[in-house]
Amino acid sequence: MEHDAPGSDTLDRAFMALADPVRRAMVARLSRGDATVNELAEPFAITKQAVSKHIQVLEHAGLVTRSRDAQRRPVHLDAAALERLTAWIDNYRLIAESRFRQLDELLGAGTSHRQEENTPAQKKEELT
Amino acid sequence: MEHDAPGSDTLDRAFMALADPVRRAMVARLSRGDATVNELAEPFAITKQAVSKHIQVLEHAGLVTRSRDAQRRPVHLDAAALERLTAWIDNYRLIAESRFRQLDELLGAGTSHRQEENTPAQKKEELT
DNA sequence: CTCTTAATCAACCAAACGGTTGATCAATGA
DNA sequence: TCATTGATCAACCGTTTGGTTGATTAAGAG
Repeated sequence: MEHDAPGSDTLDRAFMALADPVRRAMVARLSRGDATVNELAEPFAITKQAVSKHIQVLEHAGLVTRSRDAQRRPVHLDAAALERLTAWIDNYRLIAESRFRQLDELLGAGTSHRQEENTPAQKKEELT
Repeated sequence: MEHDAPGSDTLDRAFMALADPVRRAMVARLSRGDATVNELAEPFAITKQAVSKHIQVLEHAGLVTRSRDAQRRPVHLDAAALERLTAWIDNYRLIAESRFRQLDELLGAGTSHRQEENTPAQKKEELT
């Protein structure tokens, strides 16, 4: 037991993990089935060690898990983790869209209407 | 005109932008309405210049836009950009889930069943 | 015109990231 | 037992990131 305690910056690591095109390609590959480090390394012009690091990043972000099958350690994509990401994004996207709709309706055929207005009263304190 | 040509690594920048907790908090704030740099800076213990940089990152990622209202430059969240992100994630999540369902059904009450198997024949070449 | 306010530009710095090479561990197969 | 294969650990390096301070531009307000 060392780290992995968060409950906090788990989103940080997940978004960070997907920020790299190599890691995204790995996720794309893994969506079609588990794969070993060597299999994942194959499409790229980088060393196996670099691939190993990338997988560790994905694992640390909770996006993939690893099991053991003889001397091979297949990597498995965790779809639920992906869902947590979309949940975060969709949450704020829907807030923004609903507010847009709300205001669009408020001044149905009215004034020239430029973008949004600060919705004055609403909850505070969010921080992720 | 200098860069911003992509059409390519637009996802890179978007995920990268959301990888930072400060930037995510800004997105959360902006989901409730446009805000200026100073307003966005208020909740954080960092300089206004740092905030300005963060906003530039979000802007460069296509997640926010900026207009001009006198000497104030309000930042506006682009919900459509958020949707593009969830679209990417959901795509691969659904692939993974559908494959899982498919295999789960294949061996209805069968063998001990450990995780997935490489679905042998399927499209290749994805990269992002 | 001058002063204040909002925001950016520019140079710099410590820390983290992506990558490399080289050595090591773990499980098989001869 | 020993050599091989799959994968990780460890140290190092160049580039990028997040942050700072200091100077500068842009638009009102006095």
